[in-house]
Amino acid sequence: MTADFPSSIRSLHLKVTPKRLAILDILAGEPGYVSPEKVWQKMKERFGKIGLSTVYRNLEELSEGGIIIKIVHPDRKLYYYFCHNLEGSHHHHFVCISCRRVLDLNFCGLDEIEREVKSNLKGSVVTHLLQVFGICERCGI
Amino acid sequence: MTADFPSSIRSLHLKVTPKRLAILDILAGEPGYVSPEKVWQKMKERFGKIGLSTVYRNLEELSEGGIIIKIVHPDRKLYYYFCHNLEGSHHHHFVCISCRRVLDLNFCGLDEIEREVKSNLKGSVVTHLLQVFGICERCGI
DNA sequence: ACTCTAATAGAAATTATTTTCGTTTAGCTC
DNA sequence: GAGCTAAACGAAAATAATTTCTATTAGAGT
Repeated sequence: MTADFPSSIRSLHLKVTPKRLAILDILAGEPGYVSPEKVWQKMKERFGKIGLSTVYRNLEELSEGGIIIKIVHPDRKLYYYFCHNLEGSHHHHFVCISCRRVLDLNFCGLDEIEREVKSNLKGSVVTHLLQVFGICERCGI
Repeated sequence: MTADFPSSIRSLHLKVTPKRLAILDILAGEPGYVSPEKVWQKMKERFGKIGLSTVYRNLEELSEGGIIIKIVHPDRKLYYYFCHNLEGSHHHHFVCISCRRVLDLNFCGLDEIEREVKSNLKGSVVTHLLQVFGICERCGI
């Protein structure tokens, strides 16, 4: 169950490029969520020069495909996170706004919300956004 | 229970300015969520000239205070919505991405998530973001 | 290994939002 | 209702993210 980046990338019908591999490698090596800006810095260390839009585009594509997690911080900036137990089922995350660690949540109330949308509103859910921000055990008082 | 904008604004310890009143009036007159840009257009109709930053600032302040709802669309753009039954308890919204209507959801899984964060992770929740996007009954097939 | 083509990368422009800072104003006090 | 002061406003600059369009490259087929 060690991560096989090329296969992951291919499973999204994306080409396996050195930059995609590097982005995954960088994210997987980080303990918490990272800003696109920081990913860009690290990519520049590896490639000397790389377009910022490439970083943004790839982060977006990879998170779209579910290989990495996209976090919309309360400050509205974007962050990305490589979730190591992603093989598991749908789950959400608790994000520590102090140390940037990301912890898994088992509970997902969305099942019930989806049911309510169907029965009460007669609508259908296309997508949802659930993020919980707080202070983790280590950072707490 | 008809909306009393001046009181609402004062309850947030904000000054009751013509622009704030107008922003609330505009939002309350819309059936769905509106973009800051559109609010700005309507404000310009009323005031002739008004700074875009004033619109953004006020929308943010009012949503911060809970008088209006801030919606972060999946496209990451911001929208705002005046929820007419805001006196009620904490609740979330189903947002139709087709017609922009906003419908109330009764269920809030956050209680349980908060419990899980406390017991399993020993952390505390500071804020959360839950938004459900989909297609409402009218817009559905 | 070589060719081909659709997918990807990068530069630059654009859009959306936020911040800064000097000017104006709401609303309290007299 | 005149004066005062903290809050609000507006213009312009800064920041974050996205789009566009041309150049480059991964990887399938040979």
